[in-house]
Amino acid sequence: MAKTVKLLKCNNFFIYPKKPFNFQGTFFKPSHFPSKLVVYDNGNLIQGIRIDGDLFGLIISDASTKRTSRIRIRAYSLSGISKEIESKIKDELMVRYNLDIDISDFGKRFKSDEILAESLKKWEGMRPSTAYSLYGFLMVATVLQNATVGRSIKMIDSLLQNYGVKLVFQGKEVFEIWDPKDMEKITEEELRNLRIGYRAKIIKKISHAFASGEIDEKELREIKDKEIVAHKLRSLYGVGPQSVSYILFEVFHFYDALNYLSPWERKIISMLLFGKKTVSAERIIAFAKRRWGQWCMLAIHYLFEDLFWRSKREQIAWLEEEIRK
DNA sequence: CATCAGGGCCCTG
DNA sequence: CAGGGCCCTGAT
Repeated sequence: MAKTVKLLKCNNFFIYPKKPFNFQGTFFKPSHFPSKLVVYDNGNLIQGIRIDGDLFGLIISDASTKRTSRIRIRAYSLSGISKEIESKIKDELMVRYNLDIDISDFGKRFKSDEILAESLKKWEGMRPSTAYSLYGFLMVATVLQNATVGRSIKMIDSLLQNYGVKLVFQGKEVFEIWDPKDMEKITEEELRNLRIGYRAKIIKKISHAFASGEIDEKELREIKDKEIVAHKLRSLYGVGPQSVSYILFEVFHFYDALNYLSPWERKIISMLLFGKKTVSAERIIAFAKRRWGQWCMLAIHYLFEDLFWRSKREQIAWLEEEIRK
């Protein structure tokens, strides 16, 4: 079963994101499917991270003051961390959570937009973000395919139990995804025994692409052309338009990554924009592009996440229908 | 009990 | 470009 690593040494430091900044909205996305890779506990975001092959446990919390946006990082390790590692962790979080980007233009531009104004007021400073590495995100996207949420959770959990690392620190427990190289010696047969079906082949192939260096997250992040990134991602076996659209937005933070809407999201957004579930994806996309231009997906994201936040407090019957368990 | 679609994607024709 | 097949599950 999963290797367990206890991380006893703690280092404290801060990250300063650009303003406007919204901690909750950026670090916790209620619409996302839950996995043991991330724990949201009492305002703290708990996750693991792998830097140069070493594992760290992170407790991330809001430490903003009236004047300053600030994030506290408590980094747990085996034997303490150097300044160099500290700065690598900072850089990686800056990138994953999109913290060094100024998104004030979006807020200024649409604060009076009838559709957006309310969610903008609540969530201004929220960014598209991911707790995962690109590889981790792809693994999650793979188990999401053609399965109910319940089954997806079972699949990722059993993968983590077998190949992940359990990080234990500060009384918390969270998993970090395996290294792509670890998959090289696992057979497809063995993966299939975890009841992940045809996805075994996908995991093998994507892992190999990362292990061999054929695909590299850092390189992709340098590319500013969305279509080139999309094309490169699509060249991976088992990665189609749905996975790419999530990744372009959440991992690479292209605010206009809106070319594809899955059926369940289409219904929800249709309801949000037009008050009925029946509007086609093409019409929704055209509408959003015309209204919000280069921020079209970001705008949808604000509406979508705001809705899911509301649904945590109050029953929204029509939404419950669309969220498959 | 059987059937079916699911928070996709590949492959074929 | 449409449509069948893929693994397995839980819902019907």
